[in-house]
Order: sequence, then structure tokens, then C-alpha cells
Amino acid sequence: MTIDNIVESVINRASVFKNRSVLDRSYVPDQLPHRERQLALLAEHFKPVITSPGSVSITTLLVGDIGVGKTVTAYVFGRDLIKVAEKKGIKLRYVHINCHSARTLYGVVQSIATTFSLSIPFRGLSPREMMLIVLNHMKKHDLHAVITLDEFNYFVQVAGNDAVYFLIRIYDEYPEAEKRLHYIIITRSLEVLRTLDPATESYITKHIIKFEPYKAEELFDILKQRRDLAFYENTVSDEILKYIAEIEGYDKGGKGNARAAIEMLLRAGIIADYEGSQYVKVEHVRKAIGEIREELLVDISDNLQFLQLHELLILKAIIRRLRNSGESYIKIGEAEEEYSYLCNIRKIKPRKHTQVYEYIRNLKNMGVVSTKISGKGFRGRTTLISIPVPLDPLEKRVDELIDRRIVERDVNTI
DNA sequence: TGAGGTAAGATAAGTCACCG
DNA sequence: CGGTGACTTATCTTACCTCA
Repeated sequence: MTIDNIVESVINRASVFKNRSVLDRSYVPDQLPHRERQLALLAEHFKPVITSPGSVSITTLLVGDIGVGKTVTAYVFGRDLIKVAEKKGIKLRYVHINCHSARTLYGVVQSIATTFSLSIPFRGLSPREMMLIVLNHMKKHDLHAVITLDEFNYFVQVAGNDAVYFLIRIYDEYPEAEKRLHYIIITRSLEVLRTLDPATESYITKHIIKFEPYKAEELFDILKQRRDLAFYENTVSDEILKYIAEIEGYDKGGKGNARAAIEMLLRAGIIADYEGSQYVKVEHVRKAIGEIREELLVDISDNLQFLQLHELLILKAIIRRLRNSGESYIKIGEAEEEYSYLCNIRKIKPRKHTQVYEYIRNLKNMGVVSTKISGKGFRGRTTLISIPVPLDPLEKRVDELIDRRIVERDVNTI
């Protein structure tokens, strides 16, 4: 077989997928099986936004573990609420902010401003001034907005109490103003909120909507919905879906993580295609599970996309040192060394000690690496860094992202 | 005493309002 | 219109602190 033939035959090979994007993380389905109650509760809380716009500012908290539908519920709610608002002639916007990428007050306010297409300079304005510009814009054009702060715990950790207060209780300062901003706050646990001052905490936790892990039966329904859209008919049987649902189902000892279940289905499909199979077999699912290995890996690669160039370079440095040493831990100093080496061969100016330390702390907070303080048997005191997942696939992903960041940066500087 | 943690101040780069 | 001061974020520098 010649090279051309290989390419052509792979491309022309039949696929089990009709529309793979349905299985993407970012896909927002029309219907949300088993989240009807949460959606209804949201609608109940946000009712005044439609019935008496401007009268009151709504803040609702969504709490639940990873992969239980918080984000997608917020998206669906935003989408549907806009439709309702349109019918009533209310101009409503939905803004979804992931606090991984916008973790300072400045970043969040800037994201809000951007969605209103306000051309606001990157530097030179305080969050306060920027917010004022946004509020004036909204008033001028009679706009209302629901702002979702996803992964809110990061915002709390990084931006701190005052920033949260400013954002969420902005109308405390202008009690006479029309209430045009509303918030949906998403977090995995309530724990971080305790670091806020009690008044702010209780304000945020007044309306809580809980998301329980999915049971096997519920996962089955979700998978069925996705399968019908993503795969050609008769390529994935109900048995396959049931198999996945029972592995992941909360009542069957799984985590109840729908995202992981969908990922399993996606990978099984990819493997089926790769093997040239007409349909997805249980065997493919098993292989997919082997690939995914740990839920951790899903969790981590989920986080990677939010890292900045230098954070990625440090992560790569840690991976390399860990592999070369064969140990389960490396010292922070080694990571720093390797990092500046990696920077130098790329002709990038390495960040200095304090910054490296901050970055590593952030990697730890995001759960990408784990650290512990050295105990006895070490000279001095140092932080020991380890990575709890297979290194090779992780490094591959990190490399991709580093390349992408470098290209992005070069584009921006032209 | 060594290795790193951390706080504070300095600097760079960017923008706005304001003033003549 | 150009200059200036005030204020922002991000980063660096420095100097001191802490613990095994």
C-alpha cells in the first residue's frame, strides 16, 4: 500500500459517528434529562428578572461534584431564559465566565465587558471604572444580564473577599439603581465560601440548588440522548450504554459523572472506527476505559487548557524531571532548574523564583500536581512535587498546548 | 546552616482625565 | 495636540523569615 492509499483509505473508511461534536464537553443539548428539577428551581428564583425587571438582583448557587451537570444546566437555563425574555421584549444577555481563566476581579469584569463588545483597554482601568462603563452601557441600551461564574472557588481563592463583595453585592452601593445584573454561581463545594466574611457568605448561600451524582439509570438516559444524535443508527446498542452507565453510576459504586460516561462512549466509538468495526462492541468500551485509566486524567486535562504558557512550561519541566529521576517526587528547586533550561532552548525569558513558586502553587490548587512539604531526611525545607497520572499522555497534551500558546503569543505581538 | 517561603517595594508598560 | 499625573496589572528585586 502506498502512502496515498493509506491516507485515502483511512479518510474514506466508514465511521460509526454521525456527528461527533455532540459528545464534546462544550455541547449544550436541547433537553436535560434528570435535571428538570434544578432547571425549574432556577426559573423560580429568576422569575422576577422577567416579571419585574430591574426590581431585584438575583444570585443563585449551584453546588455539586464534577460532571453532574452544573455547567450545562446553567447554559441551558441561560439560553431558555433569553428566549422567554425576548417574548416579553426584555433585552437579556447570558455571560458564562470560567473562573479558571478569569480568576481576578479584573479578569471577570473584563470578560463581562467583552461580551457586551465594549472595547475596553487591557490595562489602565480599574475593575471599578470598567464596571461603571458596563453598567452605564447596560442602562443606556436597557440591557439585563445573567452572569454565570463557573468554578467560583478559584475566584474566591485568588481574588478574595473584597472582590467577591464588590461583584456580587454591587447594588449595595447603589441601592437606588435598577438591578440589571444577576448571578449564577457554580462551585464543587461550599468549603471555600467559608473564607468569605459571614455576611457575604450567607448572601451567596441563600439560594442553593444541589446537584446529586447521576444514578446508572439516569446516565443511561443521558447516554441514549447523546447516542441518537452522535452515532448512526444501530452502531451502538442499548447494552453498550447500559454497560457504561453501570460502571459510572453512583448507585453502582461509580462517581456518577456524566462527563466521564460520555467521554467513555466517545472513546469507544473512536476505537471502533480505528479497528474498522461496523458497530461499537463491549470490547471497545473496555479498551476505552483502559485508555482513560483514571478519572483524574480527565479531570486534569480538563484543567490544562486554562494554564498560561509559563505554567505549562513548568508542568513540562516537572514531568521531564520526574521521568528522568524515576522517583515519585522531585524538589521544587529541580523543577525550577529544568524550567529555565526549557525556557532557554526556546529563547523565552524564564520567570524568577517568586513567580515560579506562585505558578506551582496554582498548579497545585488546580489539582494538576500534588505537593507535600519535605519532612526529615532533607537538608533544609522544600516542597516535593508529584503527578498522580501517567506522564507520557500528559506530556503530549502539554506540548500541544505550549505550541499553541507560543503561536497565540506571536500572533498577538504582531 | 541551607533551601526555600514570603512580604514589600520597585519597575515596566499601558491608558485615561485633565490641563494648558 | 502633547505632556503629565494617577492608577492598573504583572513581574522582578531584595531582604528578611522559617524550619528540618
